[in-house]
Amino acid sequence: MAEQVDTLRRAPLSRDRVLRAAVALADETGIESLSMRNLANELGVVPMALYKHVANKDELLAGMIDVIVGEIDPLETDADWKRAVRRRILSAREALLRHPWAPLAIESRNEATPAILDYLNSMVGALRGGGFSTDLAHHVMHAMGSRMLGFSQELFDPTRRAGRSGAAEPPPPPAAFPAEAAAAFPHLAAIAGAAAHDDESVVGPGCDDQFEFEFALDLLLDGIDRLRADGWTSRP
Amino acid sequence: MAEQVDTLRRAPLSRDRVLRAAVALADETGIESLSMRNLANELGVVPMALYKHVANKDELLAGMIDVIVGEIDPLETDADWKRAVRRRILSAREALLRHPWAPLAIESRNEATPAILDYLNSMVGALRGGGFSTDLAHHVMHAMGSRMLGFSQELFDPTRRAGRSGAAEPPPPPAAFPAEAAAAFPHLAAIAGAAAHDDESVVGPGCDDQFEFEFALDLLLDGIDRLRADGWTSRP
DNA sequence: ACGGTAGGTGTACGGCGTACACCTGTCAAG
DNA sequence: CTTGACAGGTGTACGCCGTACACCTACCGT
Repeated sequence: MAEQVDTLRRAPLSRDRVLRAAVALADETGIESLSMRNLANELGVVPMALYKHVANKDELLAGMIDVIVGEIDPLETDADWKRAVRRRILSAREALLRHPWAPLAIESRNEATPAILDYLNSMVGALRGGGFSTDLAHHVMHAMGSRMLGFSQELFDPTRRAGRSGAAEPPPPPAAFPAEAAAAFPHLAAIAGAAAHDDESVVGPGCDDQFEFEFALDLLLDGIDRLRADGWTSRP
Repeated sequence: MAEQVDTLRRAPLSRDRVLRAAVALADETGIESLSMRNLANELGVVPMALYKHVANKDELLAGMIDVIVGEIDPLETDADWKRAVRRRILSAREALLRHPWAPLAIESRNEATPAILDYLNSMVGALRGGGFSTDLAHHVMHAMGSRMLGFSQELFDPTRRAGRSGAAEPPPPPAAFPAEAAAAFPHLAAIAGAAAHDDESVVGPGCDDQFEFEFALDLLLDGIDRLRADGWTSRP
């Protein structure tokens, strides 16, 4: 009878509920500890029940990615191409910052999901509408690369990646440059912060990731705009 | 006795031999099917024997990455910064093209390996030597992002990724744009090839990845050079 | 002669994705 | 009102994974 109550009380599963629960679980505990068993447990269900709603784990991941891509603001059509593209890319970045596991999940798939293709397609459309030739638009898409999807690399600041939104974030407080490494890689140390002016803690304030992202984005957009304005036509 | 012969005949294991075998195996069968068991089997050894030479699988992966990074040509010191950086990045790209699993392996680690830090450190050194301020060098490193390590994104051309250097490469021949997708994503289809002029095979010649990589690289390097020449100092 | 040690072995455990047979509640057709 | 198909949750089981731990063995310096 208790079983009946449990069964009845719990909202019925659905593909959508499975995907949302998976995204939430990955946000909380990191993608590497998202298993079919954990997810099923979270939903109060037996692992195999999930397979009635997703074909396998790979398809689950694809669905999760599409949930995130769905959070990206649609393209504005009234503004000029540069403004519209810039805003949309920053919106994509915001979406991905909410789900730190997403970049890796996207990159480790070998097939783009429909939602991603749709996103990229509309981006090309914005470029074409802004006067870009098919060829130039093509090269621009490659040049923007993953930046188009809102993520740059955080090579220096390898926090995050896992999620763990919970309690203590700074157990390895800045942790990035442990002073022995500073000696071995002086240029990186200099870059990692104001450094050196204080021989106690070598670690500076780290980087302003948002600034770095926009710096690179604008560098690319300005260079791209120059090509377009110069009437770039074919491989020079 | 046969066991003795086997034991004696086989070259003794070493960390180096383990790492090289792992790289070779990943090249051949793809990183996702590289397991401690497979690798041990390849070396004619029992799985646990590997743990006398690498601490665990994560450290194995780190070692494999360092093997690849070690294949990158050293930085030339005589040439001007732009030329030196460009050549080195293209050398990094060549190294990574030989090991298609490497980008994902690098990105999925949460700590950079010493060899990668060394590589990046020397790259910053080249910039500083070329007259870049610490700040500008910092931003430039972020702007170059993963391109610094020689890989761009192959979002449109999701072949590779696995390796399988063996026999038939074109079982899914071009496979990229299956004509139904072309209707849904017309801009991408236009970009993916000459397209449309022939209603039979929608797929064009695909992209020249090397050209795309250098296009983006030079776009960035030129933009960066302009900033440097303009005496870029701080956040504008 | 002998103890230490480096390096290969065997067994075992817990976790993973998922194939497959099964049960159960719902609902439309007869 | 019966029936039977079907959607959806269950239970068991298999083969793979990384790796802890105890062991054995050949070699080496003393």
